[in-house]
Formats: sequence, structure tokens, C-alpha cells
Amino acid sequence: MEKYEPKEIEKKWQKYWEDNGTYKNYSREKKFYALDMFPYPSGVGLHVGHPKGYIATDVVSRFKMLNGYSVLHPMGWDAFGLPAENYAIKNKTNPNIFTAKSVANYKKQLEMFGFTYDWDREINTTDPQYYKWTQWIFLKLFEKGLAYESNAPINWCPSCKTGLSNEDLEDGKCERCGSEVEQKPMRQWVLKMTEYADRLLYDLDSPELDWEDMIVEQQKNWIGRSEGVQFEMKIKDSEEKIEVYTTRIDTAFGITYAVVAPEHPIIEKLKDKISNYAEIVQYVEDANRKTNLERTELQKEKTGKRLAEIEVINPFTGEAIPLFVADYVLGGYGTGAVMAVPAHDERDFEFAKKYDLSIVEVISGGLITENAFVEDGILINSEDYSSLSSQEAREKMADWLEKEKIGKRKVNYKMRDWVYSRQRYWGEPIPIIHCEKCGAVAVPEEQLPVMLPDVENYEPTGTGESPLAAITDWVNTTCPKCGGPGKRETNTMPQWGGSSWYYLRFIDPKNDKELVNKELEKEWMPVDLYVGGAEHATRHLLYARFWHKFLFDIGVVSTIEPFKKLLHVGLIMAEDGRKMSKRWNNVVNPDEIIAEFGADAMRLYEMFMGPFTQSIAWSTSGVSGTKRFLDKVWNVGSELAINKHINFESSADDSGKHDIKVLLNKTIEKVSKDIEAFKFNTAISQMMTFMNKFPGLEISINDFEKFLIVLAPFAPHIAEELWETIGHKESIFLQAWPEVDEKYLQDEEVEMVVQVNGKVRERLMVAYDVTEDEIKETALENAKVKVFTNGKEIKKIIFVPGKLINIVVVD
RNA sequence: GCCCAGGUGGUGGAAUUGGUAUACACGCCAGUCUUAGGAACUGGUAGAGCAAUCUGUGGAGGUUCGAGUCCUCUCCUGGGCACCA
Repeated sequence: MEKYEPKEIEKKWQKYWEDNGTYKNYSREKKFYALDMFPYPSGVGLHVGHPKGYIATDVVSRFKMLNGYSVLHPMGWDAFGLPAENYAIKNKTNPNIFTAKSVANYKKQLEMFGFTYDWDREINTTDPQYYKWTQWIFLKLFEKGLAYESNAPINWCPSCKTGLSNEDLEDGKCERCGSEVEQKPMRQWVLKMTEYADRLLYDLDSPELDWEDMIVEQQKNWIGRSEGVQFEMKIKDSEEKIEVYTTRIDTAFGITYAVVAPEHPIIEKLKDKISNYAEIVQYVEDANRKTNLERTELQKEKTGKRLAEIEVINPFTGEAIPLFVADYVLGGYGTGAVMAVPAHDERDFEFAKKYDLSIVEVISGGLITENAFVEDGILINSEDYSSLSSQEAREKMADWLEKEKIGKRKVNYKMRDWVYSRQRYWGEPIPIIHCEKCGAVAVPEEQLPVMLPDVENYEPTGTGESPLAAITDWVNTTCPKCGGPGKRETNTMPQWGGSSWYYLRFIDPKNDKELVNKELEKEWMPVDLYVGGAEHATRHLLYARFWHKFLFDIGVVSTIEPFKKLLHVGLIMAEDGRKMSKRWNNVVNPDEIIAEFGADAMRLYEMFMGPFTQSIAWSTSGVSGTKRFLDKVWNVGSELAINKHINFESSADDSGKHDIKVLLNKTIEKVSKDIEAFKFNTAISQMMTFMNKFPGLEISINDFEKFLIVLAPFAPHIAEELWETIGHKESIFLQAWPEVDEKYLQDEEVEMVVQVNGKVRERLMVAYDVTEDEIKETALENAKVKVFTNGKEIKKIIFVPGKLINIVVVD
């Protein structure tokens, strides 16, 4: 018997599958689209954490193939990004060179795992034939008014020298480099994601989407819908007014002042009336200089300035109250102005304490001399509304505002429109031409793609233009509308552009007439299983859903959601429990693991480590466990191939035959269920339990073949090799998944627990279908049981068939 | 502060409607084999006790014949959001 040499058989079968197109069986009746979040091919290559999600989709893909599905399981490259660009800046070479090298390296590493990828469908976001369609989508958004230019202040990373979207921030810092971002007004392209806010929110609960709670909740929080009212407060002795937004209109009789954000236009409008205007201007300038971080994290000390002499009117009481400017009010949310109720809002309470403003209690239940009482309650001091509940009052007061035409019900979102331009080189050019006469004009569709030209210097300029601005040949063009002189847009798209629709391109990767063929799209969409990192919950997954809904609206796609089932991969930490990082010198390279244990053992180990979505520390000695398991499979399989029948201990009798059939059928059942439920760890432990019966039990070759098919999704190479050794000519992956034989799901004998008052006192081997009457006598007469029942009155007996009998006695 | 997910042996973890707590694996211990080390294989492995037995799923209560699982309170860990009015 030959020894199990993974290295040889793995190469052999990887070549065989590729040469024979074993996976490309696309004409079956049922379809399954399994997708991984495609990687950014970095220069350093994979560590053992990266492939975990790919292994899971591969297991599911192979399982589905064996169950008669056409399976689409593609891979590609999200290749626009900073590392390649930084390499280009340093070496003054086109980032394409770096990208191509990294892609080749990644592909080589991925191929060692024996994944079922159809490499004919490989895509790369930096390929002009690909980004042509990314640009096309932008043009459609522009055409529908969903892409617009804005000059509002946005997040600016001084180190990356580019504007960023809210989704690109982490704790108010640049997600890529960790620098604190500034607020900087600049011309930029913005996508109207807020127009889709409601659908993005509500469709999270639609039956077309079946995601983990964690991700759903994160998106809901991010979208941040709140229902309230917006109403106007008149400025006393003036025609001007401010609009404020609140979710707590029930507290309106407790308003003692109002606040506007530093960027609020009313300040400028009232400058003749504000007696301390110079001071106010100074405050606004100071506030603008603060970074996001200073403005939000240093919240312990609130600051503000009263707009001297200015007073606003509370429409409910007619009372005139002071108006402040303070940076605890955000300019970008709601109206940028709020009513302040110190008795029932913590921030207002703190501010009122500091500036000695009055605090009026209007909801009973708290102790407002100590703290703001922020919960709902019963209204007091609120004229006609007194003694209503907060909930009732909110309805009645909103009704009144609407009737008087002072205000209206209003929904607000935390989510902002998507800041879509970057002042960097390595991204898709935005297909727009600026014309002095016509304004921003779309590049005609037939001129796509707008190619990203080579430049001499890839360094970001910091001026609000990308390095493309330096190529005057490219920038200067003619306006497609009037034929006059025009200038090309020099900003590029963010990293998230290409990845917001790539799942559609895999379906029809070479189509140069349309983004995706409609028939094929209907055939394959939605993605049935999507696996990737949880860090994309509020970035990629939000953007992709937004674009998908837009593509649905313009008739490109037929489903309202792109990804049916979403699963996040739990991180693999280093053995020391920290994140794997060059910095800590704790990175484990998959090439070395595969060289030592084989790809199959590595695949098994990563699926066996623990629950798939949980983050767990790597253990190289753990891989030796799954390797030992495969050794055993190899030995039993090889023995069988020679003898066609196995009986390690010659005395195995007929009952052994029944036992192994039961174990086999239980294994088939459990593995099938567990793969569907993504409980790969318990599926593998069941297969281990099965193999642990050898030597000892007798098994026929037919039964062992069934086991091999069940093992095949996890350890495809060894399964295929043994399948061949046994004498089969056709790939194991063209076989049918074994059916569970119901008559072999029940053990003949089971262990029955005998309890007294719920405590285990004895275990008896009994026929599985023993009845209460049959077992009662035996149990009561049992010596160990008697010790605890002697001389006591038996109150009742509880019997659970096949499991236990519990004798309840009076103590 | 708010939202989500979790707390089970030395370690990763397992446990249908409440029904044998610790499956499977790592590690460790002992044995076999080996010139030796390693590998491989076999057996053992929650804690206390000579034993019968007792105690054990973060903690405190509760419901129940019976609770890792259900209820109330509480502590801790990881993740997300966060001056969003």
C-alpha cells in the first residue's frame, strides 16, 4: 500500500479538473451562484486567514454540484487601490505592473487549494473592458440625476490627499492610513444614496434577503432612520426664521433656548442684528478648524456662544428664548438647528448647566435637578397637552403643527450621500466633460471606456485635482454637446466603484454590448451565497445594494437584492491571539502548511476550527489532527481498493454490519444538513467519528464509496484519488450525493438513563423501542436505583422513549 | 450611552421540542515500536475523594420530575454605532 502523499495527488487532480472542465456543468436545471468577496491582490500574498471564506464557498459549491446543481463559482480581482498606487509613486512605474505581478502571485496561491473556480470568467476591475461598464453605470446615475456635483465640506485625508466618504472613516480617521481627517469644502461628485435610504432599510427584512442579524443590524444603524417633526421658529422682530428637527416634540413646552450649528446660514443673514458678531465669527472659525475627532470625542466639554440680542419664538408657548451657536449641533444632519430642552435631553442639560440656562420639567418621572430625564412619560406643565402620554402628545402636537402650517412630520437618516470622487490616480476616470457653456456633460456611451492615461508623476497633488490634471493633452477635449472646448473630469472613482457590481459581470464576463445579458442575468441572479469579511457591512455591502437597486430601476437586473444569503467569515488570529501581521511577525503562510500537510488537511482544518463566523486563533498542530484523519481515510480506502471488503478484526459479526450502516447513514444525514447550515465543524467531527470505528467494524466497498462522496466537498483531492484507486473512471464530482436510507437511521440498542429525582443513577442498554411498561420493572429493581428509592413513596415516573426514565420520589 | 454576538475542561469547541454536559480535535500522561530523538499506533484525560458519592456550563435568584438550554437581576469579553436632537 502506498503512503498518502498529498503533494503528488493534489497537483494531479488540479490539472485533471482544469483540463476536463469538471466544474463547468452549466446546463443543469437548478442553479447555485456561490461568491466570495473578491480580493485586492496585495504584494505580500495570502496568509492562512484569507482562504477560509473561499474554502467554505468551495465546500458548498462542490456539495451543490454533487446534488445536481449548475454551480457558478468565479474569482476575480478588485485591483484599484492604494498599495499599487503607492508602489507606482515610489518607482515611477505604472501601477499596472505591480498589479499584474500581485495577481499572478495570488492566483498561484489560490490554485494550490484546488478551488472550483471557473478561470474563464476571471475579471479585473482595472481592465478597461471591465471599467467601461463601471463608467457606464456612472453615466446612467448622472442621466437620472443621481450623480451630482457639490461643493459642500467633506472629509479630507491630508496624508492620502483625497476626499473620502463617511463610509471610509473609522473613528473619525482615514480607514486606509489612520490620519485624522479634516472638513474641507471642495468640488466633488456625489451619488444620491439617500434617495434609496428607505428601500435599503426596508428590503433588509424582505424575503429576498437572508442575512445574519449582526450585519442587518449594522446596516440599519448605519442608515439610521428616525421619525420626528421639523418646524419653524420665528426670529423675534425679524422676517427670518429657523427650521428645527426633533424626535421629541412632546417636550416642546420645555424648550428654553435653541441652537444652530456653526455652518448655519442664519448667522450670516443676521449679522447686522447680532451685537457680538465678531465674537461669533471667531467661534465659528475655531469650530471649523477642529477635526472631526476633536468635535466629537472631546464631548465632555460643550462650548457655544449666544447670538446676542437674538431671540426666537417657541410656537407652542409664544415665549421668546435665546439662540446659541454651538458645535455640538451637527450642520449636516436634519436642519442644522435644534430646539433645546435641558430637562429632557442630556446634551442640552449639560449645556444649560454650563451657561446657566433655565430648565423646565415637562415630562414627569425624573429628578431633573440631578439629571436630564430622557424617557417617555406623562406630560406636565404643557397646557392642553398635560397629562397625555409622550406618545399621544407627539401625535397631537405634530397634528397641530401641520394644521397651523408651522411644521410637518419628517424622516431623517444618518446615512449621507456617497462622496464619489477621489483626487488620486489609480481609479476609474469619471466620464464627464466640463464645458463652459454646457456645464458638466456626459461622455457619449460609444466613447467608453474613458481610458486611464499614463502619467509621469503618480503623486497626489493635494489641490483637489488628481494627477490626471497634469496631462493637458488628455484633459483638453471638445464638448460632446456643443463642440466647443471642454475639459475632462480629472477626479477618479473610489475603490468601491468596481466592486459595487462585479457579481453581475461574472455571469457574462466577455459581453461588449451590454453590462450583462438579460437572459443570463435572469438565469443566475441572485447570488445564492455570498461570503466575506464583516468589515464590509457598511461599505461594500451598502454600496452594492444601492447600485443594484438602481440597476433594477433601469431594467438591467431582475431582482431587488443582489445577495440572497450572506455569511461573514470569522477572522483567523495568530497563535498568540493577536491579528496576523508582519509587524508582530506572527503570519502563517499557507504555502508552508500545504507543503507539510497538504491542501486537503488545510481545507479540513480551517472548516473544523470552530463555528465559521467566529474568530479563532490559528493552531498549526491542529492541522496535524485533520491530517491524521486523512491518513486513516487513505489507509482504509487503499485496503478496500485491494480487498473490495474490509474487516480489520476478523471476528466482526452481523450486528457490526448493522452498526456501520447506521453510522454511515447518520453521517450522510448530518453532513448534508450541516453543510446547508454552514456548520462545517460538526460535519467534519461526524466524519471523524465515522472513521474512528476503523479498525473494528466491517464495511463494504459500496458503503465506503458513499462516505468518500460525503468527504469529497471538504477534501476533494484525496476523495478523487481513492475514487480512482477503487476503479472508477469518471470523476467523483460527477456522481450523485448519497441518499439517506431511513431504515438505517435507528440504532437497534440504545443506552437508557435511569434517573431518580432527575439525577442519573444507572444506564441500561435496551432495545430502541422499549416501552415504559417494559423498562419500569427493571429500573425499579435495579440495585443502584434502589439505594435511592428504598422506603420512599414513588410520586410519578417520567418516561422519554429511547432516552430516559425518571423516578420521582418524595424525599 | 445605544445596538448586536458571546461567556462550557489545560486549549479550539460539541450538545432537536428543556431530557446522559464536555462529542470531535489539539495538548498532556502512560504504553507499543525505534540504537536514540521524532513520527506512527493503542489506552487514559472536568474537579474532589481509597470508594460509595459529591461538585461542576461567568455570578445570584426563579420555574420544572429534570435547566448549558426558559424567566428575572447582575458581572465580564468581542464587534458595531455614537453630541444624529
